Amino acid sequence: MSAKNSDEISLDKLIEPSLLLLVQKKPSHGYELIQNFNCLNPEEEVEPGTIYRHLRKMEKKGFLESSWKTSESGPARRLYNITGEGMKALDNAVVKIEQQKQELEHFLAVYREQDKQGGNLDEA
Amino acid sequence: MSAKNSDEISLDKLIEPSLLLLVQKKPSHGYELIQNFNCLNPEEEVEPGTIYRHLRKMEKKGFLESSWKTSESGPARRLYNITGEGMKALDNAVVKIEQQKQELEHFLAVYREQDKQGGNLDEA
DNA sequence: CTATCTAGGTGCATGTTGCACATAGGTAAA
DNA sequence: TTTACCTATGTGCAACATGCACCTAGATAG
Repeated sequence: MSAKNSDEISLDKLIEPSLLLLVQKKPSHGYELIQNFNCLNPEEEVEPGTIYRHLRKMEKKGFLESSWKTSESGPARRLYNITGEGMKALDNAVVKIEQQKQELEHFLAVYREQDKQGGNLDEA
Repeated sequence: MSAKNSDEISLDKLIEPSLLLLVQKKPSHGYELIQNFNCLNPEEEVEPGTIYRHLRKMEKKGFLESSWKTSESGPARRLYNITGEGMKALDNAVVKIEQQKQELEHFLAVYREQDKQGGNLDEA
């Protein structure tokens, strides 16, 4: 997360936590997760390729398990399930997210404090 | 920000916004900013090399200006000042940070909602 | 037969990071 | 003097992540 574009200060996107959360709610395949992710985080556009790669990565790490399912209509799907390790990872991620939320709040507090003092005089 | 370590779900570190904020407060050189950054964000350890590279990058983008200062003691320092563009960038970053804070809160809300329902039964 | 949607992926160029190392001025101790 | 350490700024390289474009392939609609 971070600044990928040329003149952008990038903050993170909750890709892996969101995927774990969605799969925990309901076992799903990648294509479905892409759509639900874009519904859950409408602000952040994420490439399909990125999602698929994260899913494979999390499977390698043991957070997800997958199996191929053929349905009546359409091509086969790789169905993901969350593992015990994955649930632990999600809980750990939640702790980090709470922590990061506090860091953001701390930053904003410092910013506003500083703004109050040396701040922009246009509003005077 | 993102997952750099092998089994870590990385959220961002407010490197560039923090540097802009610190330089806005007081024109500084890199080494000083590294220490103040680690004081401002004690949770996040950041490599000196990373800080220096962000400073040069932000200078290229026009958010900072630098000039060499020799002092009575020690080697020369590159002193950074924030520009008008840099202040705009900081304000934009603040908007994004507020937005991201809301995304984190939204994620946490969904997580807790889901936990309440299908959640872990250990606590029952 | 062609276009389109679903579904899952890969190749390559680019950008970012961690780690180690290089350079260099100054200071204090052995 | 030589050694060691602190200040101060950076680079080289390997590893990793992403955006963009592209590929495969089943099914379905025209």
